[in-house]
Amino acid sequence: MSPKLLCASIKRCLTKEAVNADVSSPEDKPEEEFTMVNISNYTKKSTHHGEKYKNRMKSKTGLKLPRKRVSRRTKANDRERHRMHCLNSALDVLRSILPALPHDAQLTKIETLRLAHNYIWALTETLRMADHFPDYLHHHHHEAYLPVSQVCMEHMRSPTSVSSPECDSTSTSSTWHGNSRFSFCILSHNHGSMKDNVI
DNA sequence: TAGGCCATCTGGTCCT
DNA sequence: AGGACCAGATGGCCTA
Repeated sequence: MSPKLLCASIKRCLTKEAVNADVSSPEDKPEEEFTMVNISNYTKKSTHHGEKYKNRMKSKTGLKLPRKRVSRRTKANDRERHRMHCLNSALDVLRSILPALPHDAQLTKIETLRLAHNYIWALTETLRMADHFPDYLHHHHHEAYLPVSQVCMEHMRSPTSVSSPECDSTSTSSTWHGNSRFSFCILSHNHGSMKDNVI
């Protein structure tokens, strides 16, 4: 998945058409009509969270609510649900273009954002190093200790084949910190300031 | 069983 | 007025 596609996906999510695409529009009834809420369309998405919200409004208030208000709230809930699904889709796209963590479950949302931040920073460093030392990569290609730029180059070449968290830190300049779920690639070789940029 | 993560609902606020 | 966005609350699932 290319960054272009990521942008397109986000843009799509930002359009009104997308937001309203699958929003149901229950008929508005006159204000004076009241109803006990049966929020059945809360469950229209097939998630494991479905059933529990079925009668939430009813049980919370125990009162009859104006049907028009219920309709507005229901539509707002649909939009909000759709908005969050959009957000999650964008996160999935983001996950797909980040280096995969080996033998690990899907990144959580916060992990995804942090890794993306670090990854972008590392790639930026790569470009900066390439600009400043154009010959360096060529001459030092086979050294055991690789500069951050080269590690990033490796990542760029094969985004899905990253060193394991338990990887020998002497073989590359990548350091994996903490347990596997928090094994963000902290590229720190020769760059003390680098950690300042890691969330 | 506690804590982390998540999806969903909800009401408030801002914007068009 | 209605939609988008946000943050708080709630409750289910999963794992250590």
